[in-house]
Amino acid sequence: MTMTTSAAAILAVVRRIPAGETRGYGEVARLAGFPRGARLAARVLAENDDPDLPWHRVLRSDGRIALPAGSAGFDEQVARLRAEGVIVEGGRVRAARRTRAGSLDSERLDALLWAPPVASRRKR
DNA sequence: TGCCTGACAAATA
DNA sequence: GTATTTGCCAGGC
Repeated sequence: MTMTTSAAAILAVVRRIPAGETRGYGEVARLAGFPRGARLAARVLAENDDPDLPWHRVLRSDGRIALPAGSAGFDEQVARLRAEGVIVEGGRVRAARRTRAGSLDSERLDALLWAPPVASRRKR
């Protein structure tokens, strides 16, 4: 199989997500070194084969479950999140400290912890 | 080699 | 609040 370095970087970032917290695909990708690799992160998680990987902590930027409601993956993700204390309501995640784009506090903390190559915010 | 697709993000209407 | 469009990366055909 093709284990690319980008995939490894993304997996490493996902593994670093603290229990009880959630992150967005875009954020994970950015921390892995891919400012525009949100879809790449999604692909990596879809192809992942590690049971220890906290893939359920990765959500969309809206804070919603990326998988289709009713799917096995969706149900499993919701169950895991709830097991960690995350409140899930109708496919939406209500994390106590959901890192949203805009709150630089947690983002700065991550930068200090992982020292990502993000020096400036994206301009888009 | 080139186009399409995908567990996406962000802006716009 | 939802629907649409554009951009990014990697894999499949």
